[in-house]
Amino acid sequence: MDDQPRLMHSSHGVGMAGHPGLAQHMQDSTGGADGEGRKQDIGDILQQIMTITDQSLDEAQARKHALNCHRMKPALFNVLCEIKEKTVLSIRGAQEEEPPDAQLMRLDNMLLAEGVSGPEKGGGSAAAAAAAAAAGGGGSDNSTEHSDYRAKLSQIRQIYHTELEKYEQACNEFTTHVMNLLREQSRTRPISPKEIERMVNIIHRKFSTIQMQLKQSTCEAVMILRSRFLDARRKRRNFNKQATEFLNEYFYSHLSNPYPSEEAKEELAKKCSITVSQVSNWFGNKRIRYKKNIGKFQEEANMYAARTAVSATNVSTHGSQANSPSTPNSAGGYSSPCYQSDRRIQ
DNA sequence: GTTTATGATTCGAT
DNA sequence: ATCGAATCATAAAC
Repeated sequence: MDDQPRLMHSSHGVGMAGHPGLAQHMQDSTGGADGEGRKQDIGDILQQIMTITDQSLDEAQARKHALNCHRMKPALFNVLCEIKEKTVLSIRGAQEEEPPDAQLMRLDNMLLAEGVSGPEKGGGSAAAAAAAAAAGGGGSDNSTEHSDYRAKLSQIRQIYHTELEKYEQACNEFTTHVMNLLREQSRTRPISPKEIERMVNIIHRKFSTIQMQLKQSTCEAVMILRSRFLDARRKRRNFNKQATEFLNEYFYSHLSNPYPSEEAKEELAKKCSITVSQVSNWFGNKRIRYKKNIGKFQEEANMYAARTAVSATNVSTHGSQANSPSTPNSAGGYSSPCYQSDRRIQ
């Protein structure tokens, strides 16, 4: 049980480690019975502590300078840095070098694809180009919608770039400020260049999360704009009369098998100034609607059958078969193209 | 304003 | 991937 006093003593020693002088005083004075002298010592020490705050800035600066010029300073600094490196920072070091954020990459890719973050006006937006292609040559009317889209996109683009620049500038300013501060402090505190670099990284990461928010909201804005534009594209425009005639011509002259091949679709698309998928849509709609109500299309069918017959006759008089359909439904006849259930459309 | 026509989209089947 | 079918959404006709 004689361990107890020693333990207590040692614990006191630790507790006073920061003020060895004070501990010394207290220990010394426990031996003597002079309470007055002890009071006096404590008073002195308190006085000293209080006067520290009264030191002028110049005095502190001078002390700092003196400390800096001390011959042991570099060695001491290195040792402190090493200790610091080995303790706190090594723990944090393990979490660094995280892989590039997947979401950030996606946002970047999208912004690039939409022409928001890419080169200025150059090739224009890929989306706009695609949309223009999809809208087809059928309508010269959609040019206003298109320019509207482009105007809105460039507006978004402008806001994005100004904001991005602002953040970048703020980031740089802040980084410089912190670096200067740390460099200054590294004269009196163990701050290694590596640590400053680390701090800069942390700042950059913080700012990049802000930038990511900007990118996120920009992406949202583009998506909204795009969905609106897509909706606008959904606004149906009838094909022009000639295009419809070309399509009907093919349909009724291939009534037994109204399924144009890919090549035929391409040719029709070219002739009608529409896309291949529009041709496919048209045939899909036509087949189902014809099938649903053959009676309604009878007149139309007769008309195109007659026309085909006439053109076939014309062609035959010229001794050429170039324009002849591969599977003429009513070759040479005026008979109404009766639809039969054993044909492809059922 | 209602109805019809028509191009586009979606969904399940093949 | 392409088709039929149902459906949507809008243009055009009434």
